[in-house]
Amino acid sequence: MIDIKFLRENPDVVRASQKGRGESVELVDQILASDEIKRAAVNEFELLRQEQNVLSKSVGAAKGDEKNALLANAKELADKVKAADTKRAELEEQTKQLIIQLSNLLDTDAPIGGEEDFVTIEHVGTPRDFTKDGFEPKDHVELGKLLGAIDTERGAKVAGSRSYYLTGAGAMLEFALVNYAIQSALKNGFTPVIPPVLVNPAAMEGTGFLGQAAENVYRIEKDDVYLVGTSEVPLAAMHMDEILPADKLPMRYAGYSSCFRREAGTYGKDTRGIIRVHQFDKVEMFSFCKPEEAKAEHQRLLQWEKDFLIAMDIPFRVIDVASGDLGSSATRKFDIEAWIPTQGAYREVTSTSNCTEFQARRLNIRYKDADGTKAIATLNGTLVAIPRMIVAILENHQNSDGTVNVPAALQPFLGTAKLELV
RNA sequence: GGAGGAUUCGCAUAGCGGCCGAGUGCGCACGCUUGGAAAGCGUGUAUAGGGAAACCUAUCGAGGGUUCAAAUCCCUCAUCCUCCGCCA
Repeated sequence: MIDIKFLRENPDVVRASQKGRGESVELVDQILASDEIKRAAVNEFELLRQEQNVLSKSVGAAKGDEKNALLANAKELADKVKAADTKRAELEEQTKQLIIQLSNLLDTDAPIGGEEDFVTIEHVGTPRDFTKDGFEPKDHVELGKLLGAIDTERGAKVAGSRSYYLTGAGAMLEFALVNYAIQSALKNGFTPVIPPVLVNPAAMEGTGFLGQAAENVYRIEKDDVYLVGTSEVPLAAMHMDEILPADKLPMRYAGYSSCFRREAGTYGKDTRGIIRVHQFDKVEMFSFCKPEEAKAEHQRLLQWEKDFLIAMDIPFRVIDVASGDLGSSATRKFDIEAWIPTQGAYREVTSTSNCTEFQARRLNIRYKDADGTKAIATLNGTLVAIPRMIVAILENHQNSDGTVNVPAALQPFLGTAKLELV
């Protein structure tokens, strides 16, 4: 949620931001208009209420005829107050519904444009030359079968499309990746968290996943709860309606959870393998920090993501995601894309967003220092999303016979330097 | 799933129609006292909106209702605790 005061004072900045995202500019003017009549209604209500409070007090003190006379007045006034209150509530709700549609302000450094207009910031590592190695790389589905690591056929049989089993080496890879991730996160000052994945509407709404993103969310209608698509949701909502002490900031959480995504509208995409699935596990980094620290924290999250890929010895590039492709909460977003040999392309494996105070304002999370209470900033970043990381590891580190070399960093957790055929 | 109890200012509580935005204790902050500290004493100590300020308005789990007036009465919901049942 955008700060309404900021919007009143800087409507042009907000208009420019909406334009950059390819979203409604008129919305800004609708909000300003609605806000103005709302404020008038609030004022009217408050004046009437004040009058009523005074009158009520005098009723209490009065006796006999005097009291009866005052009561007649008070009754009439009570009706007026009620009417004014109803009007005020309606206008407040209307204004809120409009404001909530507004996306976060773009970072002025974010590239403008659509999905294709990202800016590549850097390349790290060099894609392996399989021709030089003398063999044609197998894709992760084939490798997964040879290693007894991934079973998409039975996944489909039991749970439908985009479902899979991780078995044997596949399951062990997940445990190793998670353990390595949590160990790194601990070193970087994160508190490890296993959050609820079934959350209430307030948590989902507050984190901004019931807007445009709603159709990708699983809902359990009978109990009015949602399955989260990322632990960002329970991690952000963890401090909903709280005021955090400034000296505890930044507060960093590393959440490990299953993530559920309907993947509506992606029918043609990535139908093979486990790049795009309905359920996967992920270790997510989440930070609460002072707004003035947010940019630097964003860079730190990005660095930790890069460190992970480097430790996995996987070539990747970092892209600065363009305005039209940002989530509504993000002011700026960096994706890390790993090289996938059989696709001859870089594919997103992690992503980090700076949500500044936008998400915190919706969730009513603030911090307090000597100067008072202020909105806090929130940021999130993927440390490791298991299936995509498994894809990257298998494909990049495969040998001609289908065995796979384990990155040195994972070896202690996996207990082997090589995944063998079954 | 059934029965009962609870939810008030950081914590613990008081309040059960107007004197209550709300008392007390603890905690915390500042000051006095002290050689220093403890104790003691004094002052202050929620959030949001409006206003230059004085101050006004809202909030006593959430929402609705009764009333001139609700922390206080009624209804619905949520959460927590205790007991019973059921299950791992």
